[in-house]
Amino acid sequence: MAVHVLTLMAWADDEPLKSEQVAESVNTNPVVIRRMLCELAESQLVVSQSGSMGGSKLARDPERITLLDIYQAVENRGVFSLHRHPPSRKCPVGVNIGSVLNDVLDEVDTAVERVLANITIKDVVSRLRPCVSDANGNGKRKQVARAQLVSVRN
Amino acid sequence: MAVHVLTLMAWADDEPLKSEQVAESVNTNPVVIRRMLCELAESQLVVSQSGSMGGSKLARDPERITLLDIYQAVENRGVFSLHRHPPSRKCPVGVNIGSVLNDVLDEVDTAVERVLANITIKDVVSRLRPCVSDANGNGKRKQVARAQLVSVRN
DNA sequence: CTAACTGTAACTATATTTGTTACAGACGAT
DNA sequence: ATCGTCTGTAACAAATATAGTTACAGTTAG
Repeated sequence: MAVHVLTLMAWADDEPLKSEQVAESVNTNPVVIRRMLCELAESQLVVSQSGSMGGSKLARDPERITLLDIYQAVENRGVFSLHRHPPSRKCPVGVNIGSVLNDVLDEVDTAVERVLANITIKDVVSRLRPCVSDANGNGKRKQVARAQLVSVRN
Repeated sequence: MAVHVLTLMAWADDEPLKSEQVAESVNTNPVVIRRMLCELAESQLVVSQSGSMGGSKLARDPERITLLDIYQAVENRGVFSLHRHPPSRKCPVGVNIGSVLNDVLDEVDTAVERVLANITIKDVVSRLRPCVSDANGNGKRKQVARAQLVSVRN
């Protein structure tokens, strides 16, 4: 969702967008968007203005905002996590598995971050453009495996 | 948890473990373990036996079981996912952001899988051993950033 | 046959995320 | 100045996903 939001702003060039406009594209509630915008603003990815004629826009050029920036702004946990309750302290494996797994988790997080750091909002916009210029919206882009559930909404 | 479970079995060498023993080390309910063992058995990572003197053990050598095998056995979704509800079809960004993001998600998943594919249960066991031989359990391993919440349990 | 296991269904509990309503405060326009 | 239109944020409800629990049928060694 956050990537979607920042992509909209890059698309809008430098015109501030209202949370309601963004919410309509994302298909959710404006407050959800505003909450997210607050986090993005704290990380200096967007700037928002209150009042009439207000709205939010990117704080800097789309090519200077990476998906890693966004990820770190809105996500505060790594991709995996440990046991809900810590394992038994009586078991030799249980006591120490945590620190071993944390090392693994760090490796995974680093790999994810390396990927995200190499994709900017500008990249997303340009990957988007071919689809958009495709008149009937039924282009040659490969069918994705990760099926998106069709809801009754929209 | 799944890695913990398979590590216990590698540790136990070839002796079958009961779900209750495993549950004690993991600090959870035996049924949670049995549920997970079913998934691991479907992926042929463990073999279980019913009846008295039953239990579960690894289906093959620890060095032939990677964390990717385990991940695929128990986790059926990638590390990130798209919007809960699909975006607006009226918005040029909303219509097409999904396929662009799916490409990104595939890149991320691939990176994660590459990391997991290179770590075996045998590796985990050997990374574990230095900690275990450390008498008072307070060794030189670096303090992990990812704090594990201390619960009242155990 | 019995005791000790697994497999599994059905349910409850807990945690996290998302959506909603409500409202105070900021700000431009008039 | 004050009015209409925004954001920021609190408080809460709904939805989702995961974990934990109870119960029991089916399997197997002795």
